Amino acid sequence: MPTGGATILHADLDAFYASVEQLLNPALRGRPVAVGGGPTGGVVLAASYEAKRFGVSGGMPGWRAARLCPELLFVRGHFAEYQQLGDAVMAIFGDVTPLVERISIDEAFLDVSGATHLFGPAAAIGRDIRARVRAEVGLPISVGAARTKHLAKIASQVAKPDGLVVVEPGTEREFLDPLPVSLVWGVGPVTQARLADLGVRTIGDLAQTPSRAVERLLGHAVGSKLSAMARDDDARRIVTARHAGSVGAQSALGRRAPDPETIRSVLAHLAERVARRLRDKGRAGRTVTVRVRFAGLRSVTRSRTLAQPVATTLTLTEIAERLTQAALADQPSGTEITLLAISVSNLAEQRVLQLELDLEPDDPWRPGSPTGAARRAVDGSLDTIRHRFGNDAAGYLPALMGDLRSVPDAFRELAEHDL
DNA sequence: TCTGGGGTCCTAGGACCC
DNA sequence: TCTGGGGTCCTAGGACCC
Repeated sequence: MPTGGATILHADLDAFYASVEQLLNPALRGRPVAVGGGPTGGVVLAASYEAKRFGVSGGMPGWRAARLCPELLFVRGHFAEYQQLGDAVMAIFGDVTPLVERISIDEAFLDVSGATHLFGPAAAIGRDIRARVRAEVGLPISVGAARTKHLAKIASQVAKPDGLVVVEPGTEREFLDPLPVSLVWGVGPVTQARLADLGVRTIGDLAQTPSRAVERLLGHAVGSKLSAMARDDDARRIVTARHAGSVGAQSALGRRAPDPETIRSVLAHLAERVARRLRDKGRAGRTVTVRVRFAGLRSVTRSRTLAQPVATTLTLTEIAERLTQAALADQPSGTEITLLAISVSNLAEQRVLQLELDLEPDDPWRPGSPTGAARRAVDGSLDTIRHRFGNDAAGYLPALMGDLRSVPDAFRELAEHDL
């Protein structure tokens, strides 16, 4: 268990994408701004605080946001700038302590227990970080400080916007108890509703409910974790580097009939993205999962675990096609699809020339011709061209997918970036 | 007129092995 | 002779987070 003072910080940039837009364009400052989407479609990726006051939030369809806030200004994202400014903020954290756990482009945990003798207590460090980010990067950031990661994260949420909240050891209960359970990490709308059925609305309510009752309601893992968190009995350490456990890509399609040509071309595009990223990481995976979403947001997954890991574009495409056919086979004819996704998990380190040596000859999932060696050679050539001339320079399906790119590719690249 | 794209973790049932 | 129990892996689905 952590001991001593409040030595864990959670620092979280406020309305990050929207704040960057306001930084880049002074005309947007003080006004309701939505990044992404539009009055006629698409989704809002981020909303400024001025827009949030109207109920606009990230993930919301553009037409709904426009209805909630008629003066809302929709802007296109500046994705390269988001990455660059996020990195600049992380560099400031790195000046304080090497123990930084970046958990997304715009937030991180810091363990400052070794820094307090240099920079003073957590409250002073939090103030300094906020001042430096404001002065050197130009962005508002909120900071929470506490004994544990989870509590620090709740504190930063309470601090928003543009604030600092320090939970001194010994004051945890009075801080936590009145807060809504939805602030607990892992409590989303479904869990919140289930807890409300038990009469649990605040973290204090949750802490006083027997673990057994919570576990019966939510399952063992979620229940016991939640109970522990509510009692502030949480000892997760800072993790400075982490390997991704899966690599995936998806594409929303609107509503369309699942005809073979559409499926083939979308899957080929997705497989190429996934396989390329796996190869760039020097990894490959044995489990391939396909997700098909239907009108009405219902979705189905089909997966297959292979004897050997794959990272080859054509092989992944073929396996994904079979899985998609399997998923569609169970659906009534005439069912329309709205999204296709491919994910590869069960990842292992792979040296380039060792991939896919041999699948079982009688394995029905064994890819057809050309051989694995030929496929790897093609992928290797394309990778070389891409690395030299950029991602759009080469591929199996040049320029075919233009109409399906509803989301800017820059946003995809941001989302897939290794933090 | 139902909403993007990237992930993580958990559960439950079944197969299979010892 | 068809009964026990535990462990591991696989598959499908779901909740959640940024």
